[in-house]
Amino acid sequence: MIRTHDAGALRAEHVGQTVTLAGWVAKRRDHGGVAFLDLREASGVVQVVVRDEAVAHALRSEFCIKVTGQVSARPEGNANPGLPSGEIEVIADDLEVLSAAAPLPFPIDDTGHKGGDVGEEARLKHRYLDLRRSGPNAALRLRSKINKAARDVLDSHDFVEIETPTLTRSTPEGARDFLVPARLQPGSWYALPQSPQLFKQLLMVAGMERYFQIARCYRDEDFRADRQPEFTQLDIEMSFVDQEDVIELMEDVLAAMWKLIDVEIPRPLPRMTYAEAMRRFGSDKPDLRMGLELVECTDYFKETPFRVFQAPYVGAVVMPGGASQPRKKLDAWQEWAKQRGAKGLAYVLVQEDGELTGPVSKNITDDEKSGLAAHVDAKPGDCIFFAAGPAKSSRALLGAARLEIGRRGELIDQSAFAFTWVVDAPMFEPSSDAVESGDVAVGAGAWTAVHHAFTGPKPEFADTFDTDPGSALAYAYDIVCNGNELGGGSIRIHREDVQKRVFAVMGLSEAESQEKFGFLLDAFKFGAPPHGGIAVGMDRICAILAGTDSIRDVIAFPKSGGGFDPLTAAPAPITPAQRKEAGVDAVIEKDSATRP
RNA sequence: GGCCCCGUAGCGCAGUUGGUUAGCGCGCCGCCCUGUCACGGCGGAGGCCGCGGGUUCGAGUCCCGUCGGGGUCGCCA
Repeated sequence: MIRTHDAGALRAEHVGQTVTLAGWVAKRRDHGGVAFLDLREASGVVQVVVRDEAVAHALRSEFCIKVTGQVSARPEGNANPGLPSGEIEVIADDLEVLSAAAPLPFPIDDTGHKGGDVGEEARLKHRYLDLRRSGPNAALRLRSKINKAARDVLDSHDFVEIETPTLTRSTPEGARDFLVPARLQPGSWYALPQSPQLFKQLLMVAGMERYFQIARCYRDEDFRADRQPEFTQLDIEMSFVDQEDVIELMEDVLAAMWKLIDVEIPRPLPRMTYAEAMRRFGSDKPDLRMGLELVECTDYFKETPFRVFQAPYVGAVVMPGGASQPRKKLDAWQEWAKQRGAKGLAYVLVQEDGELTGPVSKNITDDEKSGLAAHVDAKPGDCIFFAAGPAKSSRALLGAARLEIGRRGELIDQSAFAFTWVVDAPMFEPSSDAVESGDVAVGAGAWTAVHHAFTGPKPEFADTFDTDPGSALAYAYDIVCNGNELGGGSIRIHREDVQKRVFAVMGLSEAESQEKFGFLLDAFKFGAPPHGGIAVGMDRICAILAGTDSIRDVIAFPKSGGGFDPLTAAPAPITPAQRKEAGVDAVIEKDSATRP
């Protein structure tokens, strides 16, 4: 090693020792005759005193330097209590510039308040500099610890870490695949895996019994703040287990992860059914850091003369203090609702004297008015928002309104971690609900899998799921934290006959299912063990633990919108020669063309 | 793909009802400074106001288009 000591680890006990340090010039305070350097490296920061003006004067921010000198106690009154090494300083005898630095595109030293925050575009373009900053640097180090925590727990449970292919056949999980041309078979393409789903099930057939992988997954979908084209899942699969085993294991893993930030998560984690989550929160990933549950009003308005409320579902959510909103704000809510595809957001204002006002109040009966505030638990001064129509979309609107109310009113406890399992999701939903176009639907049937096609039915629906798909519940579980779906899993189908029946419900013909997943169906013919598992999104988990809103902050080299990497400028055009060699433009003969 | 917001110096921002020379902070460069830690002082450089078109006597400012970024809905098992 070039250095003998870690700069950030030096303390009073080292006084008198001669040390050699290596790191970066975080800051230079040159007084002419004596200069102070903050030397920064992985372990922290220490102050270096340079008395040779010629040496100090030439130094600039972020020069990479090597310093040899004696650790000495700072003069009386000059200690810096804000610095762990603030009791001491290193008097430089010898200073060597290992590498000079050009003027920086943005400030790296983030102690103090110089200028504003740096924009993400600039940071990502020079991500290697961004990562020198304490925040981004710490985020990646935390991520490493989170990975280790997961590995340690899984190792203690005798799990086997196994890598699966990234050049593979597309797995039918609904998203668009990234495709890679196969040079040796022009016209044929690999797909990057959306997840290792099929492989991990094959590993169960292979008798591995307990598999995990920190797996990169790829989905070619449009971007969101919380989405990247490539992302990382902690992927787990176990044989001979039921739902309780998987949940218990996952709670072990989560507990170890959260322990890293000194949070003890309550075990066992609470659970609710999918139906309950939708009913109370209008979401399959409820944020339980706040109350404001949705209130069912369908029965309450059963006899209402108000046409809008003569609907299969009427529900409400209360905005505390919302009655004093100016008209303009209430109109803004209408716009907000319209942006989400709703007609609007009906509301009633509960005035301080208890009188109900607002457009809706004129349309409902006196009886309905008199009991309304009590029914929805609204206090004087509150605003009651209503949605009426099909249950699913109305609840979704109210659920979104609930979150928006929470955000605007700062009703969410930012320091809380509110976990819940959401269980008993329906196995199928009508295809029309899920997708309009056939390009991402698995199969062409009237029903599509809510989870994915390999999720088993709960045992009590084993006989009836194909005759009555609408009421069948899946043997599946999602883990939710603070309104984020961290991940989910299920007990899988392990029998060929059951898998075929599921495919049939989804409208996948024998020939199609054989074409797409023949290898899985074949595998199930050879004594496949009952198995199940879970996969959780590591990017989101790391972001939550790092206390950031964006998963980009916990990814070393993230992509920006449109899948563009500002650092390497990928994706980039290829040369005609590469095109030709890759076989991108190979023409396929008609009869050998297969369905996607 | 729809809608909303943002593009002004290396970074973060301001810029009036359209008005002549486009500012501020930090950074950068030079000089000075022997106890600072958001060091300080003096001086200086740095801008085709994202790009293209239009309106106007005159556009950073208004209009249209386009590119880039961010958000959101669709989409994302």
